[in-house]
Amino acid sequence: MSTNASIQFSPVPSSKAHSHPVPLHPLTGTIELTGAPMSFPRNAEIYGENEPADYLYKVISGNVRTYRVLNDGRRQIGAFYLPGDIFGLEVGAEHQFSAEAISDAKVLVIKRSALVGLANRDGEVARQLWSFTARELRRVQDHALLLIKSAQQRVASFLLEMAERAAHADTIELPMSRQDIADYLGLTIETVSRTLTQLETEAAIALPTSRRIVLRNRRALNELNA
Amino acid sequence: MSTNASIQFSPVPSSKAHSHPVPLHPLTGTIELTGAPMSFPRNAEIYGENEPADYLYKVISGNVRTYRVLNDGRRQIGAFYLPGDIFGLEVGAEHQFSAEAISDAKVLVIKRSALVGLANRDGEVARQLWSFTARELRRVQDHALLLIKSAQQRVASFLLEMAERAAHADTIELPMSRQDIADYLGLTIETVSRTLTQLETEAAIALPTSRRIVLRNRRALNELNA
DNA sequence: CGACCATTTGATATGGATCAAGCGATGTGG
DNA sequence: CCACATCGCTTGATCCATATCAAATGGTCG
Repeated sequence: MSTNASIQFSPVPSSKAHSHPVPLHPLTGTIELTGAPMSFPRNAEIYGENEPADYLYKVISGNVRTYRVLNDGRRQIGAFYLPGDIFGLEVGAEHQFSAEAISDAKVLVIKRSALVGLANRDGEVARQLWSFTARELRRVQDHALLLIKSAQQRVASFLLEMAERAAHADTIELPMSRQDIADYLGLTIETVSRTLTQLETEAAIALPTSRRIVLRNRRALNELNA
Repeated sequence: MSTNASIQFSPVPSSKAHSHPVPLHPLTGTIELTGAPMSFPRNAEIYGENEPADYLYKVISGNVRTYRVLNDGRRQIGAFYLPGDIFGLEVGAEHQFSAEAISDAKVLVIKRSALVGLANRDGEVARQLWSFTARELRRVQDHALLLIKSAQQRVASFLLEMAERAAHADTIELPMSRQDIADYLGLTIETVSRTLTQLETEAAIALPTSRRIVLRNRRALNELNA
C-alpha cells in the first residue's frame, strides 16, 4: 500500500467497462481506471436522484450540473462540473442529486465496485476516495456560505470561482444559462441579470456577449467575495 | 481486514491521550479508541478555524457549535453537535470551522494520527472514515438546501431536525440561543422569534419556555419542511 | 431588589422576487 | 434571402418577505 497514486481516470480506446484496473500509470504514478466513454446530448439526464449509485463519472468534454428539486418546484443546483472533474461518487447506495449535461457532454463511466474493490487492497486508494469526498464537502460548505451573502457577493463569488476553474485568464466562457446560475446562487434570473449589468456599470466586468464575461477588476470582485 | 467494526470512541477512566488503540471491543465489535476527556465552559473555544487539525472530538455531554465568520462580521453556524456526535475530523491539515461549547461541555479528544494509522492497517476503519465524511457531506447538502427556503420552512426544518436528533419525543429542549439558531438558518433573531410565535399561533408548536418547544402538529411542520 | 442578558414585539426600510414587456440572437419555413 | 417564431436575456414597475432600528418584557443571578 501507500504508493503516491492519485485517482485518475483515462478513457480506454475501445472497450466496455470492466473491473480490472491497470494499477499504476508508469509515468504519472496515477491509477488508471477503465471506464466506458459515453455521450449525452444537451439537457440529457445522466442519472436521477435516488437511483442506485453503481457508477461514478468523469467529465471528458462538455459540462454537467447536479441538482435537486424542492416540492414547491424550485430547483437547487448543487454543482457545475467541468472537463476533468469527477462527479456522482457516493458512499451510500443512491445518488443524492440528479445529474444532467449542460451542453453536449462526453463522460467516462466508471464502476464504483471496481474502485471500492481496489481501495480494499490499496490503502492509498482508500485514502483518495476519502480525500475526494472531503474536497466535495469543502466545496459544499463554501456553497452554503455563499447562500447567505448578498446578490452582488454571490455573483462575484460565482464569477471568481468559474474564472479559477475554467479559464485561467480573465475571460470566462459560461456554459450554463442564467437560469442555471440563478438556481446555483439561490437567486432569480432577473436578479442575476441585473447584478451582472450593475457589475458592468461599475466597470468590474465586461459582457461582450451574454455568455462571455471579462473580469476587469478582480480586486473589486474579491472585496465583494469576502 | 473487514471486521464489522464501527468507529466508536469511549472515554478511558484516567489517562492522557496516547496513540495505541485497543483494536476491538469484545462485545460490541466496535473499535475503542482512547482519548482524553476534556471539559470546556460555555462559549469556550475548542479549536479555531485554520488551526492544525491534529485532533478530532466526540461530544460526551453538553453541546458544540461550529462556525465561520464573514469579513462583514456575520457568522454562519455550520452545525450543532449533540452528545454522541463526532466533530472536527478533517482530511486536510487544518480545521475549516471554529468550534465552541454552547453549554458547559465534556468532549473526548482523539488524536487523528492514531485513527489514520489504524485505517492504514484496517480497511474497514478506512471505509468508516470515508463514510463519516460522506455523512457530513449529506448533512451540509441538506443545510444548503435549507438556506434557499422561506423563514417558516427553515424554522420548521430546524425544529424537526432537532426533534429527531435530541428528543425522540415531541418536546425539545434547545441548548442554543436564538442568535445561534438565526446564524444556523441564515436569518435574524427577530425573524426566528417572530416565526416561532407565528407557528405557536398556528398551533403547530407550543413554547412553554423560550428554550423548550413542543411539537404539536408535525404534519403541518413537515408540509413546510418540503 | 436591581442589573443584565435573552427574547419578544412594534414600526419602518429595503433587497430581491414577481409580474410584465421589450430586445436581440438564432433558427425555420416560405 | 427575408419574414417571423422562438428562446434566452435584459429592463422596468411594483410588491413583499425579511432586515433593521427601537423599545418593551421577562428571566436569572448577584
